[in-house]
Amino acid sequence: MEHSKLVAVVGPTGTGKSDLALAIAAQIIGSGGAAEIINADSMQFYRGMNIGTAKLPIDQRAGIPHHLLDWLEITEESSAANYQQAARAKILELQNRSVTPILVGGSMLYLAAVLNTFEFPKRDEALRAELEAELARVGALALHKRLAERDPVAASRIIPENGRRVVRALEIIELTGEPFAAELPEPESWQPVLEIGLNSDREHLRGRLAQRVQKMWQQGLIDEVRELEALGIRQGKTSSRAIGYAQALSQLDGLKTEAEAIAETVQLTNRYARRQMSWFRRDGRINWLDYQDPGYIAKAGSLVNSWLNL
RNA sequence: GGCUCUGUAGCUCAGUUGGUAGAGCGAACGACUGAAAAUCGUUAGGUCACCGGAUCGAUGCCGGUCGGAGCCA
Repeated sequence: MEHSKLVAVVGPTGTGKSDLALAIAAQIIGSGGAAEIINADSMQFYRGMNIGTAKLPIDQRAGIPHHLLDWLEITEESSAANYQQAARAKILELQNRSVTPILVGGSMLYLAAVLNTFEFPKRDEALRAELEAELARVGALALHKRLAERDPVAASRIIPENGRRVVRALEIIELTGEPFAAELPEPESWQPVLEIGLNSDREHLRGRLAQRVQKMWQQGLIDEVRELEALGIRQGKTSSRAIGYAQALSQLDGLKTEAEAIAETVQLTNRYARRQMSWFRRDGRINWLDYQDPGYIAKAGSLVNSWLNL
């Protein structure tokens, strides 16, 4: 069991997490162990979304099994609770075979759902739809007022303008009849985990992300999106909002020029990286490495070595 | 060359009948419990092109300089 302790590679987009995970896996295998990779990128779940999600092509996976990639159809809705179940089951399965699971990705909530001990409160589709319709009708402030009557503490922790969170809070209170904490608890590990974070200075990352987006268009993102259109990406609640895909769709609709679509995608990607960091910074378990540091792979290697006692 | 318009936050632009200025976007920071590549909040940025004049006081009025746009020749 010692040799199959959980490892996670996290950080903002475009920092090279997939490659680092591969290097870590190679090192574990080289030391006589076994390692497999589990995806924690919510958009790489989707079959057919490849170029725009920077999904590692099969021939670049060095023969190492990758799990939870391509496990959803474009029209399916993804959810952190489903992922929590699937990913934890996979982790336990690998550990039973004495394989080190390496969780890799940047989807903050999904990572937290797996790594930390928390249970999602119940959900009810019909009730949710009703509340969302009401949100559209009366606005976030009015709904927040109602939340304040039902659960003043939760209301005080949710900004009134944030309709999305207000709706979910009302849904939970309605369903459970209990107050809702509406506050993230101090992270408590579900399992012992070595978290390695990959990042660098933002200025540098911005340049890298701009290049990466350019490349996605050169590699044929538009064609990929055209194919996904036939499979129903426009109906996908989650998939159709993916950064780059939404912009490619509006380029196809003639609402944006290619240059505009690219520029907007770059901007949104940068903003995404910023938000990812604001989430990751509060996770004190993360060992941060700088991808500009020539020795970062070796450093990751020695972290893993001592973690697994190799 | 003449006439007209124009120069305000990183960008696009409001505005002040003269009392040193705002918005959207961007940026930085933050929140985050079943859509999270989502949904939101906060903050920082401006000798209001430059020089001079009248005024208690100018970004605003007058004169000039420099830049941009259009029309006429």
